[in-house]
Amino acid sequence: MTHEVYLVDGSAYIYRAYHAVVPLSNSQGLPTHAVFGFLNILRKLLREKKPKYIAVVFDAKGPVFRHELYGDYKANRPPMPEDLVSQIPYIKELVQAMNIPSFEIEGLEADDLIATAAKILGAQGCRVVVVSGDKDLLQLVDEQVVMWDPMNDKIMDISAIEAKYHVKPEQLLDCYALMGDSSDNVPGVPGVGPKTAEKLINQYGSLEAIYTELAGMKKSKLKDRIAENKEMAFLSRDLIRLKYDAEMPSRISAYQLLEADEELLQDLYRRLEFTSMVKDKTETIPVPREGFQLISSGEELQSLVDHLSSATLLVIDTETTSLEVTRASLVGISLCTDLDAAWYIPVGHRSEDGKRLKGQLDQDLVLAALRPFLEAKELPKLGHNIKYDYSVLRSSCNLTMAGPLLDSMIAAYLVEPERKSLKLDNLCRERGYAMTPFAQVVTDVKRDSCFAYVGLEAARDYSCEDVFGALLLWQWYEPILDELEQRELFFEVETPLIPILGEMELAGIGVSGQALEALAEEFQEELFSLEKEIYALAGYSFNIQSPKQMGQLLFEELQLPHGRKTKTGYSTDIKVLEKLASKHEIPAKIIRYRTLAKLLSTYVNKLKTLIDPVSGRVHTSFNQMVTATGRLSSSNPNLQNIPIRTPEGNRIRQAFVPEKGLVFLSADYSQIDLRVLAHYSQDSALLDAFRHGEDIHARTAAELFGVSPLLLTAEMRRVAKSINFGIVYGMSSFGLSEQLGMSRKEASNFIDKYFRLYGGVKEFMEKTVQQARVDGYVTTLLKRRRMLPDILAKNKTKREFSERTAINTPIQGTAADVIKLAMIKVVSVLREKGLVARLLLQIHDELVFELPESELERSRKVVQSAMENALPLDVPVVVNFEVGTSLAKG
DNA sequence: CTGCGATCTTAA
DNA sequence: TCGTTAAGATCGCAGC
Repeated sequence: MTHEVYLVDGSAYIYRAYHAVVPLSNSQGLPTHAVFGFLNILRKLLREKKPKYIAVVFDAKGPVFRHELYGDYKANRPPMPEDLVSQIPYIKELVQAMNIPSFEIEGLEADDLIATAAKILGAQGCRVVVVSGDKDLLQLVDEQVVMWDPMNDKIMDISAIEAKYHVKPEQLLDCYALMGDSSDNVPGVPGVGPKTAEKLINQYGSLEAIYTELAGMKKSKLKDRIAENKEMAFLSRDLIRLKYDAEMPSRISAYQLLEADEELLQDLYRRLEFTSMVKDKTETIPVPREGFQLISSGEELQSLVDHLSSATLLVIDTETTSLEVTRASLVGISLCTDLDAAWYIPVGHRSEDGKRLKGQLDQDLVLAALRPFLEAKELPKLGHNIKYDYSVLRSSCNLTMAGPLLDSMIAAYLVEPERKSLKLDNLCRERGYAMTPFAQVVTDVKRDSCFAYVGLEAARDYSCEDVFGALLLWQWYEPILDELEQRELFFEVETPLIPILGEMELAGIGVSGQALEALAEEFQEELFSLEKEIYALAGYSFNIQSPKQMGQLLFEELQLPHGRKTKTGYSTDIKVLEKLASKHEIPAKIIRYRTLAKLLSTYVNKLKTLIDPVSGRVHTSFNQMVTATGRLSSSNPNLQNIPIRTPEGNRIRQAFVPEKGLVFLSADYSQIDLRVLAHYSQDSALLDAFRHGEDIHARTAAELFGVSPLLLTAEMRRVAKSINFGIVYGMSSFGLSEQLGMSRKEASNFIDKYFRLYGGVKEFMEKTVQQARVDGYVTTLLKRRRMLPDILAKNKTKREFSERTAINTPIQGTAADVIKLAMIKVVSVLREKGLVARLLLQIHDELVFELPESELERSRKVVQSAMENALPLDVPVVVNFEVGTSLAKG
């Protein structure tokens, strides 16, 4: 069996890595990009070629024999840059930690070591792969030796060389001797380049032959040059010729790749701050399965019930046929009360042919046994993303879980909101437990990856792991909630919200498919004619939805003045198009086209597909663990960004309709962000304005412009409104000038004036940022936390972004806290009073209910009181109402 | 064909 | 280089 040996030209790749990778350094200022690039090349090699035998070789430090041969050898090379010199030791350390044999021999270059090893090993019958991009090394290629450059993934063997250079590999050396090599300052014959060298060698065969037959060559400038530079040609050859007598080991075992020293390697990665390479070093073990039990008989179920009677916490996880609640039916339930034991109760497992598997109890029987526990108001339930389990049991089992619904996923979100994944398996892995991947259990792709077709034992092991994991995480996070003073936030805000969101999602909201259909036709028709008009005006057709093609038309074909540029070309956003609208007919039409296309695809058409055919309603998902500030988000569809500002948008709102005999009641907070700001800043002018129930934008305008409120113009109010909003976002004078279309100076004057009037606000902003610098995070009134890792960054953009976030998050996040509390209070009081109003939507500062008109006044009072008193601030909290038979405004 | 970043637009 | 937080459509490129 022939061995394959890889010989890596280390020194060459150090340079290539240095130049190919953008400068990078760790927090200590140590440059690291060459190490990073080098590491990537090695990793690519190991990953793609999986070599068993390999060596990395480096140039010797001092002068080499070639310098003695020729004083000017490499004399044109600038010295190695300082920020590369400092990286060399780390590269050597890296190779060592990876346990790759490496060689460096005094007086010789890497090429010579490769040449020697290649010849020795080739002679033993090994297949040698020279890993390099340096053409000098091509002279080594023969039957046993090829060259491979991982950067462009080209393999150079004999035929590849002949195809490219039109000479045999063994003739390459003589070619190079004639050409010289400017990068190594090897002279060659002046005037001879690759093409001439190739021609000469093909004609004569070798360097020697050229000179012996020189006399017969016909007279030419070339002939003179060759004759004059005979010495240089042979010297050049000696310089380029590789040495084959380096002291390289001949035994193949000396080139064996051993297992990497992970500890050294990880330590190095940490020092260099290659975070993407740093592995979580915690060892993981499988979750112990000894305590996992299947419940398949009445006796077993009874003994489980007996056990549950003394439980103080019930951990639950449901297995179903779908991730979508509306389509999910129950397959099994797992339960536990501590980490020692867990039970899985299968109820809906099927065999391949669709038959019900034996060994399962009847679903109704199981639910009847569990119902007392699940409905018990004083017994807390815990799950990882328990809203899903709540909704499944509610919608497909007619069972409403009660009692505190605790959620380990939410606990993790509150404690570590910066985490990107809150998935059970990821969190558990960090605590030392490896969970079985879902895909490993549900393997039958044909069966739509449905859990119902998983065998009972496998299902037990998988599902019991989930309740085990949820409890493990809860035990981990619960004490941290106390440390962060988030107990109230968790128990009084986030977890009581869970069933409320579940109910809102299940309720959905009525949408008229007919209305949408009519809108779709109308929009589509106008889009067609706009399209025609635009093509006619342009003189050719193109994709209007492509900013690239549009940019080409507007700024190249039509030569219209372009505004701002983006990374990929000209900006064609609304601002740019509006500026151009006065200069040409096309931009205005494009604006109209875009507006309609957006409404049609994102809202009209999308909503049509999401209407549940049974109920005629759409069911959004309210996500509780997405945003950085504590707001909810809505998806599938997003019902928090239904258009409202334009007449067309309002027509989409008209398609949202209440059930027959009911009406919508919408309640929105008036200026909640600014009221929160007043509370936080205690600014006397702001407090005063709100306490006197004034129109805050008008009041700001009156003071800013120094006129009586009676003389205010709409324009003045608009400016003040922009500033008020901008303050909440931590904006700059530039941002304001953009927004208001005024000069930066003017904008800056307004801001200065604003801060003179509202000194407390300025103070609040400065204090907040300063505190963030000390703590590295900011919090809301209810101690919701947001980490700000970049608050002290050297990079100005990053740092300033963090500073704005530091100002905005307590305001936006506290407003989110307020409305969440309000939702909990509203729902509870409505129920108490026997009112049937259903909460359907939350749109950040607005709640939408559906209710019978007969209960309108009583319900409105309940809503108002709950919302206004949800979280008392130092200013009044005001709510405005609208009633209607659609979501349309006005 | 799929995934992903960039651009653009919708909302509060 | 410039005002926060989201979701989502579409384009166009890179990789399989």
